[in-house]
Amino acid sequence: MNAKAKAAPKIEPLSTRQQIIEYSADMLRANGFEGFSYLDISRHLGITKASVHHHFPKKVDLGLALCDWTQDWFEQGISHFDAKATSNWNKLERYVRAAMKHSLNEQKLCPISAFYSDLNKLPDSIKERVKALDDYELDWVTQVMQDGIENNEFTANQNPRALASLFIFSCKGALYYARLHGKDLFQQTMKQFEHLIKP
Amino acid sequence: MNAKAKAAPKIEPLSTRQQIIEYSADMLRANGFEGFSYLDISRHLGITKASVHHHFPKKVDLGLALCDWTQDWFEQGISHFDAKATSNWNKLERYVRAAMKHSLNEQKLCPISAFYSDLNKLPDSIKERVKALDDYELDWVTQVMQDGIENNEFTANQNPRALASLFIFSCKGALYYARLHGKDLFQQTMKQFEHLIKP
DNA sequence: GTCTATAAATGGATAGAC
DNA sequence: GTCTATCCATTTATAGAC
Repeated sequence: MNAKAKAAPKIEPLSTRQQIIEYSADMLRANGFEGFSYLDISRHLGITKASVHHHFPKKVDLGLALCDWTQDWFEQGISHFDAKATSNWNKLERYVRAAMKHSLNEQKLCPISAFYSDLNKLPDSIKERVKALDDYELDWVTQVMQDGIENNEFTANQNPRALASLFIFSCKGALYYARLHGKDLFQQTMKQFEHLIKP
Repeated sequence: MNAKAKAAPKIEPLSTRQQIIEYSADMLRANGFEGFSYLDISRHLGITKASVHHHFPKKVDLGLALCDWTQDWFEQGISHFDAKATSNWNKLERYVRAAMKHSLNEQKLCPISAFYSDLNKLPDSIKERVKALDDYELDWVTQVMQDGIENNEFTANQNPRALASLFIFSCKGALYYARLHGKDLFQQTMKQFEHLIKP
């Protein structure tokens, strides 16, 4: 019995547009936005570059679609954590577990961090979206920290927002390092964070 | 009276080779290793691409020179912190202040993090050097944490290495974010870290 | 929606003259 | 050490046929 089998989903083949987005998201998380090209995409899908341009005339169009994709991905994750978690700490645990599953094991970054690889070369329209995605994430973690402090789950007298940024930076930094130094550092760092904020 | 005026240094003009390295280091810290080209360098120095290739035949040669440059930069910083610091916490403070001066104010990354922007595209010879640079930094911070714990400067029962990675990730993550979100987040995050590890 | 063809710029690299 | 000239692959992008 699989919990995901609820709605007996029809498996429809992905549209070309969707396939482009999925593959681009993979490449983005591995190499950054400047780290893959229309040629890469065309080869992967077995179509020509011109066909890729039909779906996304300029690369910035593809970039903005990737921002939308990232936002969906995030919102889904977060609403799932909120619905299922048994405590505020458990929300963070689920966040960390998702990072491990989707990024650590695949040696990739989270899609937001991935945009940071080429930050200075991104068009302003994408930079703005990245900033908004950051804020969305930071707001959510801040709320978890604040609730956790009020609940006495976490040690008192902390700044929830600074605690949230500390948590996010540690988590993402550890994903960066894991690509060269392996997974252990990620897990030890997260464990250390837990040890520091739990009374 | 300037403390740096000790040896009355002759100001010799930098060799072309050295100018290439300095400019490349700047570009590396702004855009990553794939984010600048021999054309950029040649334009900046007013010479041709071919001349740049004379000094560094392949880009990997330039990359390895940048690793050497980074190592010197690091060793100098760290030996300075060790010599001048008045406590283990003060060593970390000096490290953070150096990060602010050299990176935060210039909207750039530290040179090690900068290599991470293109990590998957780097030649193996450079990846190895980056890993060694990471380890050098992590070892130093770990030692500071361990000494600080033994001195009761920091709270007891912590894992010095995990504490060190938490500190480094927070610091570098905050530099990443500062490029989009401004300096405040950096300073609040560092302050929060201090609050967490001091008894 | 997909293709062929093509454009103009860039990126890394080399040969050989001065 | 620097230059001119050149090479070839890649990158983003467009025009127009099917």
